[in-house]
Amino acid sequence: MKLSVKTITERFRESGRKVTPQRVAVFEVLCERGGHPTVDQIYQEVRKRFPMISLNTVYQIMEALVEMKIVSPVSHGQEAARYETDSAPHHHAICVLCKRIVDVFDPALGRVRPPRAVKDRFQVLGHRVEFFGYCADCQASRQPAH
Amino acid sequence: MKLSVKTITERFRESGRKVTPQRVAVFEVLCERGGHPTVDQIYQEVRKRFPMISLNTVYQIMEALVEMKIVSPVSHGQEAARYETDSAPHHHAICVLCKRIVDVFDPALGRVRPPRAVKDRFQVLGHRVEFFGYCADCQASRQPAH
DNA sequence: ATCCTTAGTAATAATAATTCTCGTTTAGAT
DNA sequence: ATCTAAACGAGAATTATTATTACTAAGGAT
Repeated sequence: MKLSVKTITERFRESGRKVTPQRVAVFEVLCERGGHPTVDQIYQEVRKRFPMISLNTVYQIMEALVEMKIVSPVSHGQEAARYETDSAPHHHAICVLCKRIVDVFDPALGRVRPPRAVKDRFQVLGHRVEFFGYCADCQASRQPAH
Repeated sequence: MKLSVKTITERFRESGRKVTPQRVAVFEVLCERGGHPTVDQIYQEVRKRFPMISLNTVYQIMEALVEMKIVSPVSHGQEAARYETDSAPHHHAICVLCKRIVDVFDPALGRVRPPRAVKDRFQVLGHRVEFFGYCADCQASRQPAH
């Protein structure tokens, strides 16, 4: 279920936030480019339309979008934070070389349950399964692709 | 299987690395304290024995220990990197408030298998299951504990 | 349509984690 | 004991992120 620009303006209003062209532009970039971009990648793209926008503003917009549950942070290791637009629940496969993240949709992974010991000590909100290895491109070369 | 100081000196030599008192001290701290410390926590502890050691050196030693597969980085989100001494394969439960990491040993989680789509596109090295939620301490307060 | 409050923006500065540079020291081989 | 590459330490540099603040603009009330 992809959010349209029309929907996003409503979502901003519903959450008591103002609808600014910068926010719409960031949202459009997220939809158009898809994937799991870093803040800086989003910034570079938005800058083509808003040359004056500051990196800080992009950070703030991303924070708002996370609060509104329109995007989710998906960061790994000490890499820069990445974001993905929320959709169906899914998991990730991560290339340890080029850091590419591929979405994994598999109902079986959603059925993973925490063991008793965890349920006793944690109020579990959810879980995430991450597969790691070499993506097709990096397999060939054993060097980070692109 | 806990590595002794005797064993670690051998491991350093085997890998063609010098055995320095700083390296042994870092290793000792990791064993004694256990858990999932950040680089700075390790640094603060080692400093009690080596007041002159630099943070940079701790970073370098951690890098060497990772290469030697004696410790593993376990970082989440944009938090500082954390390390754990390698032992049996296990997974994690992470408190979203205080960032505490609890080891989860459950053979069932090791049997999680990647779906066909992933196997086709990735050379899968392994996987990790992370449960996230509120730990017992934070549940009570809804504030990060300690 | 205008005023007013509040929130958003952008520039700047600050902070935190990590990496780099380079001169000095030291472990381990000869 | 000497030599040399590796490791160390100090501090600077980088990178990602957050905080501060003055200015501007949006949206509701009038």
